[in-house]
Amino acid sequence: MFLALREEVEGALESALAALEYPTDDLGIEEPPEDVESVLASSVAFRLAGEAGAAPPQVAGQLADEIDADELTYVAAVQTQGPYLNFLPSDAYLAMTLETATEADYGHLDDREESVVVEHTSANPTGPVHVGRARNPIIGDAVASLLDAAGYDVERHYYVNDAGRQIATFTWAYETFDEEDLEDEPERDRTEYDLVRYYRKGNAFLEDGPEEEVEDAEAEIEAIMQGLEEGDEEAYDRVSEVVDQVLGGMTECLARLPAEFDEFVKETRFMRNGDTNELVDRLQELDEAVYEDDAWQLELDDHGIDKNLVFLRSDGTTLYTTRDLAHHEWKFENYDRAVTVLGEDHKLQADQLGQTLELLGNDTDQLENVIFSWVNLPGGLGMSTRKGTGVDLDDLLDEAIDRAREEVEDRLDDRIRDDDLDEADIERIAHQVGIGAVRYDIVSKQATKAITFEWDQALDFEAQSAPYVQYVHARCCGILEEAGFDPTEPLAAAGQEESLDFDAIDADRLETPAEQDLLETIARFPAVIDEAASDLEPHQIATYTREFADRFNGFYRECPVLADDVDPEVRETRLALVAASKHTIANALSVLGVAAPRSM
RNA sequence: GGGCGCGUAGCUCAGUGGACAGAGUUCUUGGUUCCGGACCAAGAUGUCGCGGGUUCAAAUCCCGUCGCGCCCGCCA
Repeated sequence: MFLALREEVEGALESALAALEYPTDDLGIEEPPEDVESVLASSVAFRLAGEAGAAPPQVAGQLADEIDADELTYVAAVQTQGPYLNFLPSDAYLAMTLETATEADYGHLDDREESVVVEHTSANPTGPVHVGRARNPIIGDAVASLLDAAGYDVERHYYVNDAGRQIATFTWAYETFDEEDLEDEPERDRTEYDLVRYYRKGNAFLEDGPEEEVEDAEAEIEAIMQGLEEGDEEAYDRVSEVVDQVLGGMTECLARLPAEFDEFVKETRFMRNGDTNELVDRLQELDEAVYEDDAWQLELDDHGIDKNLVFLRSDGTTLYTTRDLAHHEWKFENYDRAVTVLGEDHKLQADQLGQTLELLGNDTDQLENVIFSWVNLPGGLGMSTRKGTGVDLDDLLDEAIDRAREEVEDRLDDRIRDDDLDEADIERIAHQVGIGAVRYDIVSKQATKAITFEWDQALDFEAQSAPYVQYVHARCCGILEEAGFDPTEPLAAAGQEESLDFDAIDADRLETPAEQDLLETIARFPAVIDEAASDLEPHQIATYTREFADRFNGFYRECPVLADDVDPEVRETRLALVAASKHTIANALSVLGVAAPRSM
């Protein structure tokens, strides 16, 4: 509803400016500070002062007089406060917000009939997912959900590097060493923990092993890569045996978040179908192509990138980026937009990729990157699969769930609500809260900011954390349940024993500032989705959930819903407000990938 | 050395041209006859890294500078 209000205000302001013969190119629309009564404001009078030969407050006055609020649906009045124009919401605005927000999919914008492929994580299938990588699936999944909520047709892809040197090395190591050659037991009973030991062993051997044997090993690795390049089925099968097993384990880990994918796209696919070879031919035709040091390269200096992009090694094999070019052209053929979530260490590669795609004649406007900074351990330590340093995501999630379970059990005795949580409830809540806290901690921060990972901070259940927001959802559910609804079903669903009496619901009855603030905050939700989606910044949703929770708690404190002395029509209207709140917060949490518990 | 990103309260972070720069955390105090106390209320801390500039208006834009991170491989 906020979007409709904004449109109406823009229209009204534009005609007022035109009527007074002022320029209409910049309306100066902004959201007012919290203590101002209006829901939308304009600072346009500042810019007009010179031209009008009058002080900004007077210009604002002229404009306010020119706009007839009676002709507007969502605006009750236009007031000035110094140089600012303030637009106050009408009862109709609040009433319509209340009505639309009681729909279960509130906040989901209209279908844009535009497809987007969101590629995220795409971690090399070499071993367990560690916390350094966890930012990718968490942000990526949220970006995908956000675009979905914003009305795009979204597919989530994991691009599998199954053709690089690392994988050839892994394959060689897996085939060469035996269980008894390995020094350590697997850290966990799952394939990637088992197999990563071969990878680490292989890398250590290549570094410190006897010179002759290392040479033999490197020849074997080279042979695997050549085989893949030639589309040799045997090489593919050998590599797949490692890749599929490790990837299977990693997928199980990611599913715990949960981060799930519509498709795992293997890069060998673009070698086997000939796309990569064809692409190499086209690259060689470019003016920027040079053959230097026995390798084919692209000189991108004239395009602002001073590092050459090597696309064909001297041994005739392709590189990651070469295959990724074919991959992206495939994306462009099949989707309207392509969004890639990647770490800042891939920035240069991404720039080269984009520039080269442009040279190949693609429209790169449809390609966008979400780049996030690395997660470090305290003390500046990095995380590495090859070296085996870092915190495994599985361990983080286990720890989070354990701490959440302790928390639930500690709180069991002094619960006010008498709803007898059983073992299954405790386990459910421990998972929802524990994993939710981890995700929220990561998704609520701007992707470009570096993070130092600290247990206590990530797993703080109070403060600006997932549980704080989840608690609001549980409170909503508690009230609705008390009133006879099944909070797990949409409020309008046929299965509900009770139903909201829409005749008795009237936004006019929401008289207190707390109720109106809450409703105005609910009204902004679709606009927040719209804005966050166009910026590809899911943390804006997290910021909104916190603000929303504050407003709801204010309402909860001031306005009883089910108390005996509440007028029945007020009760019904407040109940609708709670229902709207429940859908708003549930849908916001869903975008973030954080569970919305019905009790906790 | 070059490119990119970041620098806001003791700490973790919002805010990226407009209304007095905001939350949480921490500390103290108070709050449940009443829908859920993982909650709420009250109390305060800032050279927005630093220096210039543009503007009626700068944490926000521009230039310079310092600090931190990432990248600068025929790895991914």
